[in-house]
Amino acid sequence: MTGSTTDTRQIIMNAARVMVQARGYNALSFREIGKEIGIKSASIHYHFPTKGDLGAALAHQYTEDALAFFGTLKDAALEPATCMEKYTGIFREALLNNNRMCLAGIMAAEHDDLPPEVRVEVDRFTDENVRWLTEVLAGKKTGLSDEQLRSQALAIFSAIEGAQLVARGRGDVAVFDQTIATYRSMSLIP
Amino acid sequence: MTGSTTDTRQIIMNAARVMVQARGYNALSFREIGKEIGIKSASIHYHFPTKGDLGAALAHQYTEDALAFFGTLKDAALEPATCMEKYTGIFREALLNNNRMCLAGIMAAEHDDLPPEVRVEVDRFTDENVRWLTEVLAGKKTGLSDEQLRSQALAIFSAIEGAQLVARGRGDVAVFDQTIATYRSMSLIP
DNA sequence: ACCTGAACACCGTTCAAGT
DNA sequence: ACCTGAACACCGTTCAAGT
Repeated sequence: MTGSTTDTRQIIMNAARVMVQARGYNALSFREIGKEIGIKSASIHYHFPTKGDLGAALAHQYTEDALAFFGTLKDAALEPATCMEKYTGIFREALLNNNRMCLAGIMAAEHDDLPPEVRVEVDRFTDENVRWLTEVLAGKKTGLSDEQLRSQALAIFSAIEGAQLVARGRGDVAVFDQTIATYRSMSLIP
Repeated sequence: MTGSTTDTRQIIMNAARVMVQARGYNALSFREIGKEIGIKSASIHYHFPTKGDLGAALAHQYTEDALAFFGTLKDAALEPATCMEKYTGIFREALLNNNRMCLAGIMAAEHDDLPPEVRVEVDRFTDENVRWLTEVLAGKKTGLSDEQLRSQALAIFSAIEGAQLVARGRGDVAVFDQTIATYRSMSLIP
């Protein structure tokens, strides 16, 4: 058990996640969170001693959520193309929801400025995504080697992150849709 | 004339560009620049009234440099595949050079936190890159419509930015090379 | 023309003190 | 167990003052 979904710790994390997805880890402010949820910034340090602890908890929970989503797709036993449509759909949703970015994507951009404990969680998100994409690709029975499948999975993940990053700059989901469609027409994405 | 390459204004910009490419716009600090180049932070405001002015000047010069590079490639009248190799080479160089990122890519991630004058310059970088990539693709005489060429150019730019973002997270240029090779094998990049 | 010190309201962090 | 006020060294910005 990790506690009720409305305990202070989770309320802090919810406010913080929104801030990071909109403006990045560096723009995350304890004082701003405090003002938003009606608590003093010093109190947040009781739940998360440092900003790095909060960032790491955020990235960790984000990956856990992704893994849970991957699990539901696995259980549904969908074909690769349908799986990929649902996958790109999550990145699309983030853009629709106030032009937000993937938490790991925006943090990867700030990589060199991240405390080690945050960096480790961001890397885990990439690993788990690539691992899952590799499994989906393996379901296509193309006779490609594991190494080739992993390369393609990494390329797919990179391409989607890039599409989100650029589309976000334009503030236009249509740009994202157009780019994903192009990836698909080139068979980069099944 | 934009003045000598070693005047104070340019020295500030050089130090600032390195900081942004390594740690993002938010991590850019007037006081840190001051310490590095031996000047008081208040003095920097004489050259760049606000942080937004500095960021916009940085992005503007970055785009101008890119345009100059595009010009030399055009003059060399290379075939598309060779052009693209030189193009991806720039992004590769940034990673080799202290794991840095494309200035526009890292700033795009912080998009919502950027002053309007900076945002405008970051968008211009994307526009000019897509415009140039469209021209290169047009040189292939594939009979695709202008609209289709532009879509592919946007997809190429997005995919390369994403490859750089993810490879940077791993701190491994080999990851970038592998992903670009995959893009090429799928004919996303000529 | 270019630089500076001092002040302002911000920031994360610490810590003794409250309940 | 959880929260707070006050202090610390940071930040961008402003401005009167120096050369």
